[in-house]
Amino acid sequence: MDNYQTSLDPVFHALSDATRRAVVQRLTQGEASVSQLAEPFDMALPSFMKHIQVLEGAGLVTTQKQGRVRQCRLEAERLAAVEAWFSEQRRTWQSRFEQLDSLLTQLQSGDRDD
Amino acid sequence: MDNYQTSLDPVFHALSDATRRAVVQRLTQGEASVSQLAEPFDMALPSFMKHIQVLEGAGLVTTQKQGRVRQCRLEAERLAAVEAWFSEQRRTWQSRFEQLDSLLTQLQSGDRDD
DNA sequence: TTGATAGTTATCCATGCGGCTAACTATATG
DNA sequence: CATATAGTTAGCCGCATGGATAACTATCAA
Repeated sequence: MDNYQTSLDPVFHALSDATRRAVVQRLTQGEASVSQLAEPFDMALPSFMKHIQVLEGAGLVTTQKQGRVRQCRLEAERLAAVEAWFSEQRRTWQSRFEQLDSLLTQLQSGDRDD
Repeated sequence: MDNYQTSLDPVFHALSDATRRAVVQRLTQGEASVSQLAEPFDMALPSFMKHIQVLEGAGLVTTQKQGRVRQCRLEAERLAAVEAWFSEQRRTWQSRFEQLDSLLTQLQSGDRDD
C-alpha cells in the first residue's frame, strides 16, 4: 500500500520529457508503430527509440513486433495509477483547507458578538 | 494553450523523486520549515535543500524566510495543473475506447443474424 | 535476388542529477 | 558576549540522461 509509491519514480521520470508526453498523447488516439510515432520529431531514430524504451520501462507503453514493425500501445491503467496519487494528495489538502475554512467562519461569527 | 505543456517538464521531474513526493505529501497537511521537512530523511541538509529548490523551481512549493527559519508551503494549483494533463489524456483515450466498444457491439449483433 | 524499409546495437559525448563535506552567515538564546 | 540553531554557499564525485553517428539485422516488395 506504500510500496507502489516507489514504482512511481520511473513513471514520473518518463513523463518529465515533452517528447515522451507527446508520444503518450498520440497513443491515447490508438496504436502506432515506432516510425509513425517518431515522424513528428527532428531526432535520429536510435535517440527516439530510447524514449520509447523509457516509456516501456515505466510501464506506460507496451510494444510488440509484427514483422519488421514494432507496434506501441498505451497502458492506460498506469496513467490512472499516477492520477490516483494526485487524488490522494488533493484529498488531504482539501480536508485541511475545509477545516481552516470552518475555523475562519467560526472566528468571524465570534467577532461580531454585538 | 499548448505552451503550458512545456512548463510541465520541471513539475514532472520534481515529482520523479520519492523524497520530493514525500515532501509534497507532507505539505498537503500544512506548512513546515525546511528542517522539519528534512527530519525524516537520512540526508545531509544541503542535499535536502536541493530537493526543496527543485520543488520551488517547479512551482510546486513556495518558501518564505521568517527569522532564521524558512517556511515552505504547497502550491496546490500547480498540482491541479498536472492533474488536468491526465484528465485530458484520459478524455481522449476513453472516447476512443467507447467508439471501439460500440463498434464491437455492432459487430456482435451483426454476427447472430439467424 | 536485390533493394529498400524498420529497427537494433554499439559507442561516444556533454550536461544534469543526487549525494557528500567543509566552511560560511545570520538569528536566537543563556 | 558566547554559543547553539537554521540555513546557505561552494566545490567535489559518480552515474544517468538525452542527444549523436556508424554499422548491423531482419523483413517486405519488385
